[in-house]
Amino acid sequence: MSQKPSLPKGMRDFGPLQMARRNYILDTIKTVFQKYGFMPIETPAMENLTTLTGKYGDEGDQLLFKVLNSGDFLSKTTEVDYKNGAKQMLRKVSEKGLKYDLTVPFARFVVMNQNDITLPFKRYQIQPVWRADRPQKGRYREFYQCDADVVGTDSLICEAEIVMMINEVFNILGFTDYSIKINHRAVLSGIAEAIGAQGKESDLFVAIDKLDKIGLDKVCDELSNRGLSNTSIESLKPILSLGGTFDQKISALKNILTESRAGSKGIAQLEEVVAYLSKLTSDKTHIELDTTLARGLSYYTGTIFEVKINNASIGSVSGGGRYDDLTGIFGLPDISGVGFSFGVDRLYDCLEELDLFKDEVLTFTEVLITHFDKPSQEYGLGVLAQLRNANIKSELYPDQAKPKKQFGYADKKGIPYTIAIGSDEVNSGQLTLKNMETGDQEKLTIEKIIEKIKKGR
RNA sequence: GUGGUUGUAGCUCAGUUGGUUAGAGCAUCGGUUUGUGGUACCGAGGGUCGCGGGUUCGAGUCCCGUCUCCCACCCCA
Repeated sequence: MSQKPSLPKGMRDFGPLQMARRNYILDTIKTVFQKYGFMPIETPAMENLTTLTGKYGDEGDQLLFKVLNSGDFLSKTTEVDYKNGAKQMLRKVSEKGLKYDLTVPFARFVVMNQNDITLPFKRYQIQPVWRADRPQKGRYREFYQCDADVVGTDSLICEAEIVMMINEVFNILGFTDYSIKINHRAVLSGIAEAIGAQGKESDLFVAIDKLDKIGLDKVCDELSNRGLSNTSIESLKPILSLGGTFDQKISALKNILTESRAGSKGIAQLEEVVAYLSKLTSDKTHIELDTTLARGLSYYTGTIFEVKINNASIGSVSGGGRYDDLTGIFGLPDISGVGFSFGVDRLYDCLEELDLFKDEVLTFTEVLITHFDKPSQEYGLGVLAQLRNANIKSELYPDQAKPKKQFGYADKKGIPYTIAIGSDEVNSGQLTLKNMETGDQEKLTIEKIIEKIKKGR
């Protein structure tokens, strides 16, 4: 009665090689987060649906994985509920869901633990999240986010530090051609004001965000379809075509948005972020002002970030921004936060595409003990203990098997050394150490072997 | 959620206008080699041809449905 096993749509297994690589990415991110003073927290896989729904817009609610109530989930429903349709029925049969991102659960955490945390609170969080999206390139139904957020301060130094952390992580990972795009929600509002598109903000933002993908003409077509006037579109064109350096774009925008209070405030904040950045580093090559960047509109209110690897096919690998009232929906108003997230799965895909993984990440066991009979195997256990006491990753072949099999095991597993033990070795205490790469072998005491292996790594 | 595409051994893929028992390479296992792996040679195992239905004397091949993979849109890491 066996059946062919399979995985749910959009879910993946990770083998040892993939795990080694993923851990390498995760470890560099963790190290950097900690270096900047962030502390780890975790929240559960599931949250109450009331916590999750309504935070990401209608699109987001659709992508939530809902969890069926335990037991007889139909017991509290009636035929009337059934006739009222899915939305009505859902509330009766499901009260939990898998988390969709790390930010909303974090907001919930802050509110529930407000008496135990000191503000400003800097936390990082590395956990899987789930979205019932249709899988495609760089998009999975289960994926890891690595968030770092600061809540409880308005300081734009936090924004500058986010840019620093992104640069630091990317440097270690080996990315060189990437852009940290930055924009400000108030600049977007200012643009809407300046071109007379008030009331049409979200139509405007959603369309201009596609500029780099579909080009100016198509963006204008879409704007026109979404009901923006021709005069608005015409006055928008020069804004979308802004070029030059960060400073040049800023001064051009200042002229355009001079009438708009929001716009001026946004520009001033972006300037402040860059001023802080200048004090932290001399390297500002990757930061780029992008007035068309309009992501995460449902809750960002200040600065917006997005990071793209330019020479990889995947798009955005990191994003974030400031939200002035993160915890307001859970009853704790006026707490400002700013944060961002790395998408590990996408970083993985980019590193693979650009061939930036180093080969040596997959050496686990350093020594395998092989043996030729029962007494030598048992003698090997003592040797094994000594190796492990010396902190050498080691294992003993567990079965009594032909040498071919034992050495083949070491070979396939990429184990660099073997220690062969037979009656000669048991009698003399001189063990046969073999270098699996060169094939050289020599007889040494266990003390000498330990010394040699430690020296060689 | 909308549209397109794909599916044959663990992996990469052949498979003729529909015609006996569905093949290859790699991988796995065994042997040549009972104190030595990688290379070589010999051999073996492994398939409900994604799943369900239909057409046909006969379907891996044609038709319908469904699931999955991948891709685009929407949106997003």
